[in-house]
Amino acid sequence: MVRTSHATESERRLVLLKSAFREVAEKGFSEVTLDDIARRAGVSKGVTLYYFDSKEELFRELFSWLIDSIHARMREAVAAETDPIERIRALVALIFPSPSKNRAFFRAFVDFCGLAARREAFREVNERFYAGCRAIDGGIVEDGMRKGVFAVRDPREAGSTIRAIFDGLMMQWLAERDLEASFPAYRERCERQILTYLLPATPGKGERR
Amino acid sequence: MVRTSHATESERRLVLLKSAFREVAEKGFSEVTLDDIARRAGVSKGVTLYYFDSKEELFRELFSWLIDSIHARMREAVAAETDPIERIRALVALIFPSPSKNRAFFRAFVDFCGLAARREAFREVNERFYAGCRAIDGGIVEDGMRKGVFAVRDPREAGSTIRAIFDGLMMQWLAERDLEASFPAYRERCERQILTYLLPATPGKGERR
DNA sequence: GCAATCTAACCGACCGGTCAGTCAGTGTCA
DNA sequence: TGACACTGACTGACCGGTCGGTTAGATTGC
Repeated sequence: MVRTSHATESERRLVLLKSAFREVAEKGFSEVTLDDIARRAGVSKGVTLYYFDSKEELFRELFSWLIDSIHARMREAVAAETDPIERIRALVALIFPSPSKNRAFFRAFVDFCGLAARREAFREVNERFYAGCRAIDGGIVEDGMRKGVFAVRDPREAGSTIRAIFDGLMMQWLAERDLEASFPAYRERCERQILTYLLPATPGKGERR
Repeated sequence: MVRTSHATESERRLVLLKSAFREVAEKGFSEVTLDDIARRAGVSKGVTLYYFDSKEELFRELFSWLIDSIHARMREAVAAETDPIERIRALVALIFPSPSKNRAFFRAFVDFCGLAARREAFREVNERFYAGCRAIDGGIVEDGMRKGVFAVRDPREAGSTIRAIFDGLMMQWLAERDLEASFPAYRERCERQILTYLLPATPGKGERR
């Protein structure tokens, strides 16, 4: 291992978290070893446990960090638009950026949900994730309703439905044979499905086909 | 280990699969050991690998079996009703039977999705799962459209949206602090969210609140 | 009717490998 | 020089899969 000068604590932690993210996206929590993470980060295994108390703590911080950053980017994307429909479009574009990024993120996310379903520490982080999403999604819908663009009853429930469509479509996409090829179709469907749900009935809706 | 009389192959396999299901629901694929499964089934570890080539094969068969049985029960529930709205209600009742059953099933399902996102053999089973769901969900919507009850554009896309709402709400539910207490609300929300989406705009829809 | 023989279901000790976490020691910098 | 960053060999626990041995129950021969 090539010895370099000492890094600051926050630098090292970030490098290790990024490395852990790549690894978990590829292999999944229980198939990732501390050696894998350290090797990808260009340090020795000991460093990993010097900065994090345990593998579990490292991953809890990883998911926590991931969630904060996705929340921040969602808020940013939403704030950049004023038109409710464009806000939804921006959100879809953010959540479906590219096949490779989505594969990495969704794999890690599904893994995280599995952990969250069984270990209290992870469940708490997951609860925070959905609480943040509720605020953001619900906010878009509420604003859209105020502007008379969206036609739904309850903005909070509509927010939950939107989030469910995001997550549910992701799971359907992950089951596809060719992720790369089917990606654009899923991204479009996601946008269309959400807007169909939010927008008032247009001429033609209510009729066959 | 208490020696009992020999069982038939299909009996033993079923006992082992059921045992594996309980274990995976509690612990997750990579935390379950062959010993755990054998112990719960009341046999020795050797038996498990006598009937299944490997741990992976056992779980592939488990998920395959689980999926066939959920498909069968979905078709059954749908066939028992003729009214499209009642069919949706029956599906929701089937998918949200009780907190404990849901917890077990969803935990196993999330685990399975994690596996499916990384291992081809599991991905294929997952693809079969969603293909079956598409047929069932799409069929309900198509029938509802024919009967003039549902007002959506594309029955296949609507089927995908319904499935996404099921899966997406399940993930939101799994993040709740108190699964037991929040269960009825989720079940109701699920039914309401799907019917709101499928039914034509009613008086009041399109207006605030 | 029953002993001898056979078959395969079943057992569980064991092996080879893996991995989280430890720690004694080394390098770096102020 | 002391404090801190870092290394990587090591430990002990664990686990998937193997395999030699055991036994229930079926089959055969008389």
